[in-house]
Amino acid sequence: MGRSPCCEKAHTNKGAWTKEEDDRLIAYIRAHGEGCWRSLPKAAGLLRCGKSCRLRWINYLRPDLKRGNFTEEEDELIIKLHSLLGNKWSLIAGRLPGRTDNEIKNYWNTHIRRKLLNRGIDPATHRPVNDNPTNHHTTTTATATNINNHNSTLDVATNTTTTISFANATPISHLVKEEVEDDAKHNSDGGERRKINNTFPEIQERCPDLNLELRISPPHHHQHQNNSSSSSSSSSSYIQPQIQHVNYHHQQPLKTGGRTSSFATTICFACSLGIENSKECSCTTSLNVTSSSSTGYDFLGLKTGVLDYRSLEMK
DNA sequence: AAGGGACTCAACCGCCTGGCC
DNA sequence: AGGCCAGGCGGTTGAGTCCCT
Repeated sequence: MGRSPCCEKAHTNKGAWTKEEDDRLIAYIRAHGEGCWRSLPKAAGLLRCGKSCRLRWINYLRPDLKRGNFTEEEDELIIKLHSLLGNKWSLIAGRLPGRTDNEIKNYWNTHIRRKLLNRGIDPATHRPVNDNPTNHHTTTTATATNINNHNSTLDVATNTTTTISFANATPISHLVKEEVEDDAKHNSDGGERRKINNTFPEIQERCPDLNLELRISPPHHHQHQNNSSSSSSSSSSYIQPQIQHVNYHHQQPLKTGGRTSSFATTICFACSLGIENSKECSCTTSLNVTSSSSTGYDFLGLKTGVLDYRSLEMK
């Protein structure tokens, strides 16, 4: 049956945009706002496809775009997010204010891929390029004493910290398949934390300057927050110094599966990492209690009932 | 100076998703 | 329930630029 074309291709310009076209597009969007891209070209007097207008606006003309080179902090954040989310460029872009998915995608393909390869890490899997699963298993068992630096901890329901070790670079989907050890065996704090044995210390030896750990915690409430500074079990004291060097202060809409979520638009990046009410938080409205604390929370924009790592499986 | 390979990044393409009717 | 549509996404392309020989 076929889909109707998004525009009349015979009468549209293609290729690089001219200054005049840019000006027309900017003027139109300033006057009428974004939206209805299909009809925008005609209304704005542009011989362009609506998609092309949208792309030009989003990737180049938008006034809030950050120009210039990526910082080292942005590099590392992209690497971390990519190892979590895979090629979900729009989700990654949602965490980098002023950067577009296209820009990040290009930057990944041209810079970061090479950077990771130079570090001996496969950019697709975030594993060492000469990764050998059997070696991992052996090493893991043999170096259990160092486990706290590398393992992953999960417990959404009890509001504790989730640590995903990117140095280990085991795909998240694999983590859930790992055997979860008995709470009591590994915790002195009442068995609130579960640990997954997933340690590959040799990676750190090879890249001693590389710390790819990202810790994620469920939303904290004020009370909890206040106690966090003295509690080593809380994620807040750990995560805040890590993210302070990146400017997350302006509110960034979270997106889910290609659509801006009406739920998520009220949540800033800090909240998406579970540290709402921290000084990083820029939310103007409070979190939906049901969504955030009762049935789960929007982890990095991936709204889940629980922290379902299977939904984060890489391509 | 010129040729050509490597690199960058804006733009395009096809497909997917969710809303609407 | 199913089809259509608009918006959005990730992959790919290709023109322009840079760099090396």
